[in-house]
Amino acid sequence: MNSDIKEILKSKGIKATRQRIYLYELLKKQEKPLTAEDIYLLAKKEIDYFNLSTVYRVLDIFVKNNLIIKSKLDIDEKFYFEITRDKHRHYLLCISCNQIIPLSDCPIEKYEEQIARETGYSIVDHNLEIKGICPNCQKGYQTH
Amino acid sequence: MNSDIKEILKSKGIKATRQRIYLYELLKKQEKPLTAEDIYLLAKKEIDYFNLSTVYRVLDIFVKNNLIIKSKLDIDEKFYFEITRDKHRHYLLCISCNQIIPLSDCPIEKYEEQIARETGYSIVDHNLEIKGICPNCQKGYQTH
DNA sequence: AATGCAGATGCGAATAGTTCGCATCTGCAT
DNA sequence: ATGCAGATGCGAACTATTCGCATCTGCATT
Repeated sequence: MNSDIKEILKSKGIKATRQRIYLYELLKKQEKPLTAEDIYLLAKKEIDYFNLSTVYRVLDIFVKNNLIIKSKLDIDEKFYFEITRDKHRHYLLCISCNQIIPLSDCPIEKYEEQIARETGYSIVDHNLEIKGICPNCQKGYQTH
Repeated sequence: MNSDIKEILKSKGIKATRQRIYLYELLKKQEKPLTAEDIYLLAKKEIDYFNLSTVYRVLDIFVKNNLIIKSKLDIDEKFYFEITRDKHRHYLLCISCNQIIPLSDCPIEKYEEQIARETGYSIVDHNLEIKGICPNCQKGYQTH
């Protein structure tokens, strides 16, 4: 499977270095988006040759080659990265503890068609986040 | 109307300084969200005593008092600010020229109820952006 | 297997947006 | 008109991200 990743990288014309292979595997495992720093710290924990600039550069290349998606979440001012999936995902964010949970479907495909018709835009993408307070933090709010 | 704004500020316990009154009026006029720097430059054009730190501080206070909304748009890494309206708004963004146009309705209120039921979250807010290429930029893409 | 080199990495410094510290100034209650 | 809590101006600090440059490495070629 390590060689699968090598093949994926090579097929995109990306040189398969240790760092890139490791980062691609790491991102593939995640269930939610991570920041560059999260990724750096995870990588560093196992392998000590990682450098933060390199993480940023590798992420940038992966984004340009559609291997991963870069986005912002309304909880802070950082960029988040996640592997590109067949079906895109949206997230539910807890504004109290910053928990991030993936939602199972996307309710706005029809809406996009309507907007395209009304505005003449050619729709490329969209971004949806739902913010709330998770059951656990709701308890916290009540008891203090 | 200037005094209306003074009253609004005072009713929230916010001291009605020149800068705050001016910024609140300025934000009230806008049809789309602006960055702190946009706001600073607009203000500076008319009045020369404005300071960027003050703009940030005033915006912060307005946000804390629900007079304005702070958000990020998927076109760059800056924060955007807009006046709080009775009915919230979403935007259609052109990924080529960064045009921002307001959309007239919100398609996901029902979806929120469903998510609340499924996850136990108490939903507080949401964030939706549609990204595309405006009719004008579509032409540009064809001809070059 | 050894070699050469384009491109990748590591490191520190630079940058951009935003926030903070502190001295000075100002709204507004008295 | 006066005093003072809180607001502003200014520059410095901070954080996430990017850049410049010297060194290193994947990999095509021999």
